[in-house]
Amino acid sequence: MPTKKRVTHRDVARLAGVSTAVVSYVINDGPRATAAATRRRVLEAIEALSYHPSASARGLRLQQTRTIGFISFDHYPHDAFFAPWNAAMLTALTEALLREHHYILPYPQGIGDDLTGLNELLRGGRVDGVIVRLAQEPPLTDALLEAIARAGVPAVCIERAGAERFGFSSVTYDDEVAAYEATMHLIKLGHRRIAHVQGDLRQVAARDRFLGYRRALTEAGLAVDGDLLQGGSWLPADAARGMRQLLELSAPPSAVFTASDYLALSIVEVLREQGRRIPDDVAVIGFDDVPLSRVTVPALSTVRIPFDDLGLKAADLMLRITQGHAGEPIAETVRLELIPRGTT
Amino acid sequence: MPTKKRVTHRDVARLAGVSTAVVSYVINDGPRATAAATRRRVLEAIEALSYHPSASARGLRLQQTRTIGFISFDHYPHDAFFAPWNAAMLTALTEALLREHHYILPYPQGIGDDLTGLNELLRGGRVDGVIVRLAQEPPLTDALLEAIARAGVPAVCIERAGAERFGFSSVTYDDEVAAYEATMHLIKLGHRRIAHVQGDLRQVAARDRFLGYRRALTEAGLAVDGDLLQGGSWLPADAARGMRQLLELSAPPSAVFTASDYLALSIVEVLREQGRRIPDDVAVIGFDDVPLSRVTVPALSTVRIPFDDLGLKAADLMLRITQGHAGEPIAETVRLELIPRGTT
DNA sequence: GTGAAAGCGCTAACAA
DNA sequence: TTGTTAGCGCTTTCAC
Repeated sequence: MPTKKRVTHRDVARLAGVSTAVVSYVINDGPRATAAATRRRVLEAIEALSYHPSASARGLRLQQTRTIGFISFDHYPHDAFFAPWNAAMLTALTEALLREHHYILPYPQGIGDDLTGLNELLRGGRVDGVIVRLAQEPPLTDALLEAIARAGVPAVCIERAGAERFGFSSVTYDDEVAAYEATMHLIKLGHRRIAHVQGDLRQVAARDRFLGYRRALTEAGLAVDGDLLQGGSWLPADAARGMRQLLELSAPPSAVFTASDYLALSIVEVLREQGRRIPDDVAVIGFDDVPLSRVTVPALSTVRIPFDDLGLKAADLMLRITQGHAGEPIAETVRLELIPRGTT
Repeated sequence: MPTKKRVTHRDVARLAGVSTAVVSYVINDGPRATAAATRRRVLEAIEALSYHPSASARGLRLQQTRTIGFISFDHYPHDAFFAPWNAAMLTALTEALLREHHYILPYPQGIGDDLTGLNELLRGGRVDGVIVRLAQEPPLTDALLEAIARAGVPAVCIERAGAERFGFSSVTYDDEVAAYEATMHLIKLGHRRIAHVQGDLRQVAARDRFLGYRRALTEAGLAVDGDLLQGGSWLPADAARGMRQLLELSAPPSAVFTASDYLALSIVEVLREQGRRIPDDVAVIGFDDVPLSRVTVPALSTVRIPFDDLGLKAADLMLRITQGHAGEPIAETVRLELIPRGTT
């Protein structure tokens, strides 16, 4: 509720001595041309009154708001802002969208949460589209994507597919391949007993990272030893517990591939605590490349997920939609890169 | 650009056999009463059509959007989402606002950045108010607050004051007192040579934390030794360098009070590297209580800033304004609490 | 207790 | 090249 009276295009028109239509033509550079002199007068009037068009009025007229929702759909809704991946995506998204005069509206939505709030957002015409970070795959994502599709709101999915069924574009990456490469890297370094500390297996990321690990071992002719499998949650404490168990094995691993950096970092902590040298006694590779991993000593070897790039690409896809150059849905992919640092 | 045709109150009215006015009365529970039977019919029609009122149309009519801007005004705009304090505030704000069916629109604005984008946001009627995290005090905040005030947009400032001049409410805390108490705590533990590793002195937080430190020493009759002052930036690497210098002193400190947790954590790293025992050889106290500080080993003693509380209180103040129970601007304060953990 | 209609600020089709 | 005006979907005053 601004205290001052709003400046409208009528005020501008009056001051510039033109009709309101011309004000619109000048502001939007069309759809009709205006004489240079008129144009200048209007611009001056706009400047003098510091006029800015009303987003609501425009939204009502054009049926678009230049606002994009960001839905972080995860088992861990508290991470919506805290997790570095969400922060990185929000940073990249916000910048890319702002450059095109679009705004971002974050909406945390936990997996399993009630969808009424989301429906209000989607059907209230508040957003021109939504960018959804999917931590999961179908069927857990079905209700969400269905709600979006039924509301007729365009969406771009990040991380997981599950977009095709609804005709949404997506930006994804391949966990399995990256996990395979990371494990292969350890094998090439000569490791034969390689443990894997898993993430929350409810999430496809955790499962795929395990599958990549397993495929690498199998291809290298190494046995997939159940004793070398630990974890099963994203909680560092669980990983630490798992690592302690691994160290008590009669034949402990010489390397550990983990499903996330935070798990890896807690494992490094355990190793240090127990006086093992890294990477001489035990090598460690994480997954994500969170900011912290660069600054620990030794710095963590990891698989880099380019979250900023994911955000950027998602923003581009979304802008293409809101600006009408939509075409067929596009499924983009980004490559994950192994970053060997101090722990391998 | 939703692909489906929008359902409007006309559709609802038609289906329920009433006028559009009644639909509005039912939705808004006023301003006029409706017969129970009519009301029920309308509700059923709304349900059947899954009708949701258009935010733009409402916004245009009511001149309010139920959207609140969050401006993070800092020398470090990249932190807008990454810094745990911003994440914590955004989390708390979003939850509190969503509960009242308000949305949050984050807008990163670096100190010194051009204000045109912000002006567009403020004057476009896109937000009913803004919540501003001020990392600084006047005169650096003047241009920003002035722009907000001139746009006639209500604001609530978090962390720093500088709000009074413009009639804004604020939620702040006292760095100086907290720093005083933290330093006093070290003194009471028997420390006599207490170093201070400073933050970026362009920011009032860094300066106040230093002042509190100094006051404690002075009151305890201890000299404020220039040799024991290090740092001057928020970069952990600078703190590490400072700590190494402190350790080379002929009479090194037995305790260090730092201006932030990240600085403290890097100092802990240096101490560990050099084989000093914590807290026996050197005690460390940080400031902020970032999530990481709870999980390191040993856990960091620190001053807790209740960012979630700051966010919550700011949201409440803002809602009071948008809902019309404004009254005089309110200057709330939250207490900072010393959290002794493993490093003291 | 309800209906008709004005008007919020804008864009764009229709006129000139 | 520009002016006039309908209408986007909603709330609320005026009339009944």
